[in-house]
Amino acid sequence: MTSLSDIAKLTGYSKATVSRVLSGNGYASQKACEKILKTAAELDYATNAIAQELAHGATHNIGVVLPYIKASFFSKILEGILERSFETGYKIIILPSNYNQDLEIQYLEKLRKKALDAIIFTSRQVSEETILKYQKYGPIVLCYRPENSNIPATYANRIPAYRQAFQWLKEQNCSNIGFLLSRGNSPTISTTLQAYRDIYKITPHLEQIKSGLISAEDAYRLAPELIQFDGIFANSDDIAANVWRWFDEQQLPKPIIVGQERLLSGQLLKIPTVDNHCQEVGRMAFEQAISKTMEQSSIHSEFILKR
Amino acid sequence: MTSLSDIAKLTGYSKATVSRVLSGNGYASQKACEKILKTAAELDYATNAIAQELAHGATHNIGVVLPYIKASFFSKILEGILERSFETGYKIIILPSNYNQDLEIQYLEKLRKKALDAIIFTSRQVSEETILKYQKYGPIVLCYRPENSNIPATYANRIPAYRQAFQWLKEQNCSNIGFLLSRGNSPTISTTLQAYRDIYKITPHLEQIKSGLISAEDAYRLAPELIQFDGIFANSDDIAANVWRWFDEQQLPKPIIVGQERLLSGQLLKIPTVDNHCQEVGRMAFEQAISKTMEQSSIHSEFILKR
DNA sequence: GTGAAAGCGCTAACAT
DNA sequence: ATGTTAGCGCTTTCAC
Repeated sequence: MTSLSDIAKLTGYSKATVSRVLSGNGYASQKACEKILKTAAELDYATNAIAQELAHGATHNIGVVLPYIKASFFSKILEGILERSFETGYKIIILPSNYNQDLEIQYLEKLRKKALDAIIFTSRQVSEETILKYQKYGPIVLCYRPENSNIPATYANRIPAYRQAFQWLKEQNCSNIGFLLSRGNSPTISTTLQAYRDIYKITPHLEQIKSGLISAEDAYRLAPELIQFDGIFANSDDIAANVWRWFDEQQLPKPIIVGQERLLSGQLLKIPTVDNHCQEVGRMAFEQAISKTMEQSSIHSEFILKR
Repeated sequence: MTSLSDIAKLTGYSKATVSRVLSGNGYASQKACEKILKTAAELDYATNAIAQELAHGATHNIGVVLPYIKASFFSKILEGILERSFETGYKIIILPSNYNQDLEIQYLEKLRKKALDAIIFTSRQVSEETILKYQKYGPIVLCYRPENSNIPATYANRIPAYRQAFQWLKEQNCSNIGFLLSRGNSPTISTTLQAYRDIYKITPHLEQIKSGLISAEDAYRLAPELIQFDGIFANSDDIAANVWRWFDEQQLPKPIIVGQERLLSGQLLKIPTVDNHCQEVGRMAFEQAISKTMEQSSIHSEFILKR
């Protein structure tokens, strides 16, 4: 509980001098330094981080909104963010959103209240208009491509790799492909269908699209509905693996499956995958958050056939 | 940038009254409320979280020290912590330690500087003496069993499940078992060897113990050294799975493998596992962090043979 | 080289 | 019901 002014009193110097010595900014005589440092040590003095933040007007806190931590996509982005935050001395605060819009707004409010210096959305439910409205309170960075070009973002450019994947599926003579997605309204869905159309030259039926696949268990539960397909394009290797597992347990002939994110599960089953390099996305998103640039940059995804 | 005193000036009320209205604590007339709320809205006023924290002397920040996020053990604990923090309104700050002692001390310093209300160690390199020394600055909770009973902790009681696992391995006629661990000095190591001795009635050789297994890749790299064993007791399903993968690729006869943490990888390969219920450990650890109790509690691990 | 003092923005005990 | 006032603990400008 000893504060800077305690030290000022005890040493006879002013708070200003003590502050200079303790923070290392500004001049102080050799003698002053010694005396102040000595008594600070004696009193087990520790600077109060909150007071410092208040005086500076910044927390060095960066919030990261994650719908789920379990999902590989998000945890990989988080890894990238942590890597850079660690090197730069920022603190990362996890903000679980559960895809809940109200919650996301609460988190934006934290930015407004200056509890956060910046905020990174790995996914979002709030509208872009809302984001734009909150921009004046601090940097808001997205991890997928926004419609609006005035929102800073880093995202995976998935189209080329997705096309390669579909090209390969086509070469395997898959004619009826099922798409496994996390959210019906996810921004990835249009990308996926776009790439599919580019290769297959047809628009997929609505029945081909299955959404709500977040945890591995979801995949296992949904698997029975996938018998009709001869090809599956999944949103992650873990999802893909659990579909595989169901077919395996039922001893049914398996469709050809493509996963994403290059995970262990896919490697074990030798499932082709699309690596969206999420860690790099996370790193870049972090840089944008602290540099306050309004740029949008993309990372190329990669189709990996042989594992 | 508009502050509480701006509103006080504009409405003609004092800062105190404004504070009462805005924070909802204390009395204020209907009229005062309306006027203050109205001008607050007009000015887009937002309370400053830092100032509030300073006045209260607490941040509601809880730090979680994790050597690695990728490792399932730690991420599962984190999930449990997040679940409870979310429900209680605390903010979770991720503190990556990389098993680095100096770093861990830096994090303890954050507790000392009041940047953190409490800190949870999912693993640690710092000595228990150091922990004890820092206890006066705030709650420090461990996620494994400490030697010292004055340190709050929640940990997995692994012995019974480990014994079951070794019993089973023995029944499978495994006579030369390899132990795969993350750290040579991990607290789990003695638990493991203890359970082994209980069942096999012999002390394992040093060559049976392999450490440094953290990422799945580590396991794959180390696998060639494991040919000598007819049984493997791994520190996670992911590690176990990658050992399996190497043997599979080499088309070598596989040892009998037991994993841990009940992960997808182990499920796919139908490897028996020990579920240490890490999520529950995380939940409990969090409760201890905020309740400031000095208790130590344990969660029973579970051996799962059929997957 | 050092200090006085204002400021950061909010809270809470106390008085009215 | 409302205001006064003294904190919370540090930073920083501007004199001396």
